[in-house]
Amino acid sequence: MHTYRTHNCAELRKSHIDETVKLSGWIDRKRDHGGVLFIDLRDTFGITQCVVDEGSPLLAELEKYRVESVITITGKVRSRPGETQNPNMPTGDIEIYVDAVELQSAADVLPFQVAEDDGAGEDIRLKYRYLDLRREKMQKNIRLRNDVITSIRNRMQDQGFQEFQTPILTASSPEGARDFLVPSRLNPGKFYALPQAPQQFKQLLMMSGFDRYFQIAPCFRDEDSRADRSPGEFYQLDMEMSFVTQDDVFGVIEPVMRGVFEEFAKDHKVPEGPFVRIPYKEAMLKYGSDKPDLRNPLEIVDVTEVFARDDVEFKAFKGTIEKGGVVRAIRAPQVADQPRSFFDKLNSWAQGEGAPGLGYVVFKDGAGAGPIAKFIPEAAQEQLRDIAGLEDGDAVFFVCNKELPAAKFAGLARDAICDALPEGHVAAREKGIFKFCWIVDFPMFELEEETGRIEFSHNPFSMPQGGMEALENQDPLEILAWQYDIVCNGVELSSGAIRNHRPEIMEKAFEMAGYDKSVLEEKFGGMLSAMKFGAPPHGGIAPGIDRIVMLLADEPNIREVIVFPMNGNAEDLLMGAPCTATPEQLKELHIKLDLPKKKVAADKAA
RNA sequence: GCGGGUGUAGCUCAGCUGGUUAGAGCGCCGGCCUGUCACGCCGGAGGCCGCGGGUUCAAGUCCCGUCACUCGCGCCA
Repeated sequence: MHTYRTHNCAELRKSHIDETVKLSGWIDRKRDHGGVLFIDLRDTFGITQCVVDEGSPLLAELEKYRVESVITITGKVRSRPGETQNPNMPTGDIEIYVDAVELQSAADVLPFQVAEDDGAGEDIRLKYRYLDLRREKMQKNIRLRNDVITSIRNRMQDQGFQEFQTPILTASSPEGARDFLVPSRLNPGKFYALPQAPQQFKQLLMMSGFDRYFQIAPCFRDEDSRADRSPGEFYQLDMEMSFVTQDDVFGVIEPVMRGVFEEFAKDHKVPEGPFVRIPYKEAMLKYGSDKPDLRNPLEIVDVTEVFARDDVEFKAFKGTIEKGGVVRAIRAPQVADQPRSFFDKLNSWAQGEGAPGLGYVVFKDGAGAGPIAKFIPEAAQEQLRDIAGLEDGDAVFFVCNKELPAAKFAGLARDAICDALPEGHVAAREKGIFKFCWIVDFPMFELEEETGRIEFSHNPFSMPQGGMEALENQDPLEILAWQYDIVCNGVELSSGAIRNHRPEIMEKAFEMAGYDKSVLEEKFGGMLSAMKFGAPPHGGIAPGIDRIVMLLADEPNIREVIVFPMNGNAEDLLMGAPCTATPEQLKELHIKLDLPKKKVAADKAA
C-alpha cells in the first residue's frame, strides 16, 4: 500500500532505532558539508534530521533541492553519534539515514525566509501568507486560536449554552458601524447587509424561547483598521441568556474568561477573585479611559478646587477653570530622584500630542518644586498633597481642559508617565499578569457635541437602569444603562448588556434619541413585534475571539492571530479581493458604477 | 478624511554637513569541505535609491508634489 509517511516529523525517538521509516515534509534547512549532507525535514508537528553521505548515490540529488521543497524520504532510524546529539530538539537523539527520496514539489527561490524570522514586512508576508503561515510562530498562534475556541465551546456547552448559526445575509441597520452591502439579484435595487453582530437574532432567539444561546460568530464592519482591530471582519463569542440580571451574566461569562486565560496563558497569571467592577464615571476620572490598563498603578484625581483657590495664581489653568474646565492630577510616586530628562521627555511628549505641555510639581524635603510650584502657595500645596495622597519624593502632573478632553488626556499621560519610568520602579507597569475588570454603569445617552442632540451612547437595545420611570423622570444624560464591558490589560475584550425587552420602553428610548416611531418600526419592526408577543427579560455579552487570542499569544497586532487577514486598506492581496465585477455581473444586479474621477485615473495608469 | 513614521539588492537595513565606482548581513548562483544543527571557507551575479518635478557644477542625500506601506486620530451603537 502506498503511503507518504509512517511517522510525522516529531515522533521518532531512540526506541525507533533500526526501524525503516518514511517521512514527508518541507526542507527546513540544509547543511551541506560536501561529503555529508544534513536535511532538517519539517512538518507541522516538528523537525527530524535526515542525513546522506558519500556512500549514497542520493547525495548529489538531494544537494540540488532548495529549502521549502516538499520531499518524501525513506530510511533507517539510527542513533546520532554521541557528541552530536541535540538536546534542544525532541528528536535530537536520532536521525534518518536516507535510502530513497521522492521530490513531491520543488520550491522556487523564496521571497523571504521561512525557517527563521528575517523581519520581512507585513505586506509581503500577507501576499505570501501560505509561506508566512509555515513559520513556527504562526503555526503556534493559529493552533492556539483553535485550542481557545474549542475550550470556549466546551465551557459554554458545559453551562447549558447551545450553538446556533444566524444569517450572514441580513438587513442593514441604522446607527453603529458602516455596513457591508451585498446587492440582491432577485430583488433589484435592494441590498443585504452583512451582520455587524448577530445582535437582533440572538435577542429573537431568546424571544423564541431558547434559554441560552452562543455562537462563535463572524461579524462584519466596514470601518478602518487598527493594530487591535482587523478591517472588515472578526469573530465574537456571541452569547445571550434569558431571565437574567447583570450579575447572572457576569456569573456565567467570568468563569469562561478566567478559565480560558488560566488554561492558555503561558507566562501570565490571572489574579484570584472576581473581576473588579468599575463604574464608567469612575473609570473616566481615575484612568481617563473606559478601557483602563490596571497593570499601570498610577491614578488620576480631580484637583480643580486647588487651582480655583484665590491664593493660586496660575493663570493658564484659572482661565480654563472659569470657562468650566477642570484640572486633573496624576500622582507619580517616588520620582523626585528621576533625572531632569524624565520630566522634559514627558513635557515634549505632551507637546507632541498637541498639549501646551505637562505641568508638574515635585515634592521633596517637604517643599514643592518644579516650573509651576511658585504659583501654588504653601496652603494650596498642602491641600494638593491631601487630595492626591502625595508623600515626600512624589510628583504630580497636571492636565487642564474641559472635562472630557482633560480626562482623556490625563489617561494618555497616565500611560506615558508609567512607560517613562525605569524598569523595576515602584510604579512601573506590572508584567506577566492579566488584569481584568468590568466597566459598568455606562450612560444610556450622551450629548453629540456638534449638534447638541442626545444620542444613544452605546447600545440602543440596552435596558435603562430604572426602566420607564428613569426615562420619564431623570435627566437623560444622568440615566445609566445595564451595559458593561470586560477590559483586560487595557484591551476592550467584550461588550454586553441587559436588553430592553419592553416595547414601550424601547419606543420611549428611541424617541428620546430623536428617532421617529416610524424609523423604529421600519428598522426594528421584526424585533419590536416579537417583543409584543411575550419577551423574556434577557441579556448577554460578546467577547472578541481575535483579541483574546492576541492577548494569550502576547502579540501586539491582531493580524498575527488571524489565518488570512486583510491589510490595512481592507484588501486581500493573496486572493485579490476586493475585485471588480464583470459587466455581466453588474447587469444582472442592475448596478451602474459611478466611480470617483481620481480612482478612474489611477486604474487607467495601472 | 486628518496627522506622524518609513520607502535604497529577493529580504532586513547602513549610507555623515550634497561630491565622483551606492555598501553590509541573510538569501541566490558557482567552487571547496564527512558530523553539522543559524555549519564553515572562497568567489560571483544582482540596484529606475518608490514615482514625477525642482534647486545645484553635482541629488540616494535638499525642496515641492504624488503613490505605497505602517502607526495613531476621526470612525468602530
